[in-house]
Amino acid sequence: MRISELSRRSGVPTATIKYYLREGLLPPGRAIAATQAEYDETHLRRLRLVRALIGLRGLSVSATKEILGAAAAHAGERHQVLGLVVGARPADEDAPPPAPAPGAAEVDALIDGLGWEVSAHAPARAVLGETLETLRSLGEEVSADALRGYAALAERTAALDLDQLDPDADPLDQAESALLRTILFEPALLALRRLAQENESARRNT
Amino acid sequence: MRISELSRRSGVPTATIKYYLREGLLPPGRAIAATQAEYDETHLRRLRLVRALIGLRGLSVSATKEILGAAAAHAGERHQVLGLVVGARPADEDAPPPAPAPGAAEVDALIDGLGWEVSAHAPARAVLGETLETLRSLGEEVSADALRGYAALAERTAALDLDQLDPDADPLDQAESALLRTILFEPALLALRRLAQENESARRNT
DNA sequence: CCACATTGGGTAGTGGCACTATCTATGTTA
DNA sequence: TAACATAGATAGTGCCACTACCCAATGTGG
Repeated sequence: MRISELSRRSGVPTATIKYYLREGLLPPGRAIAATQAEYDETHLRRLRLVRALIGLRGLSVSATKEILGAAAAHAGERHQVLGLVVGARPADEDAPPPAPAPGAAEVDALIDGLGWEVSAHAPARAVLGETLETLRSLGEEVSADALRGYAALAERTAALDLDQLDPDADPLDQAESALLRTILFEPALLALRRLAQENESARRNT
Repeated sequence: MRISELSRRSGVPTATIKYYLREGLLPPGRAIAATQAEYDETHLRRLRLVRALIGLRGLSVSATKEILGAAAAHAGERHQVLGLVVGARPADEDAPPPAPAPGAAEVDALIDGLGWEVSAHAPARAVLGETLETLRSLGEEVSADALRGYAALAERTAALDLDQLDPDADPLDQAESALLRTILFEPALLALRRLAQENESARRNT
């Protein structure tokens, strides 16, 4: 199909599709001639995926590009992919000094205590540490106990996530599926929590 | 204290503080004279809070304003506050036609099935519906079973959230605390999930 | 009491981002 | 062959979160 059909079927203006092509979010079509290129269903799917990540999940164009790149590059090592997607850094094997991240000690203690096996440079560690520090600075201490409670629930959430992957799919599809279900599902998880909070609050206050 | 001290203690440039004042994110200081105003600790705290919502959680200035406004307005009805903070709409009592939201039926069925008591116009409903629809359109079906699983975990997360509120605090403080722990803690919850996924994935793929 | 830095308040400018519009030299199609 | 579509490139737009500057009015050290 040509670009206009891609646009019509996806609802994305051709100017925007060209922009995504320039930014490398979408692989170029098969060039037929100097002013003609052919796109297929994979382009359409990719375009819908990009739109979902940007529009629904609210990622920036550059973050979207990094994530899609990471998914393709690490298709063989699925559990690596999942760790990458927050900060989406290739995790420079030889990182600079561990960087004196705030709250890192607390996070390390939690992860150690749980016996979790996660890479030392997972961006999620820093996110967690910063959040806890910030909450503390605002007078909202999250106790180690509560934190362990949240971690236990996260563990079960993760198990549910992985249960839904098709073990027979090929590694690349599986990586993309994991990525979608991890990142795109995040707003849904937060929404469920909000709904559950409202319900629980109503229940407790009769 | 004057604006320069507020700036020094918070690390936020005075120009930015003035901008927040203009935008209504920060209440004006007590006017001493035509060119002098006095700020206190509550301003400092509010400023730190605003920075956390914008910088850490990634909210826009306008969303931050709406949320802080909602918290103050509904201090008396805590469980209402929690429902508002996603879309942060005052939920026009008489909304327009329910709006034919995509995936609404599925969400309604889920909530009914769980026996949850949540308002019909909670923005989280729409978020959940759209996410499920989008995932489906990308070939990633989330089964009703899996959804119930996630909901059950969200229920326990919400219980943990509410357990941490101080029932002796005054309603306004309690509302702000709930808001902080709901919104600011979101990145931490997602980070925990990422970490748990990495761990679980490593565990399963020995 | 006065030179001078500071302040509140306002307006205008900046840089980044995600598009969007336009142009040109080709191609395709009726 | 004339109307229309396309690739590729460049420039422009609108929004947002600041940021810089200006002014008149203070406050303040000498």
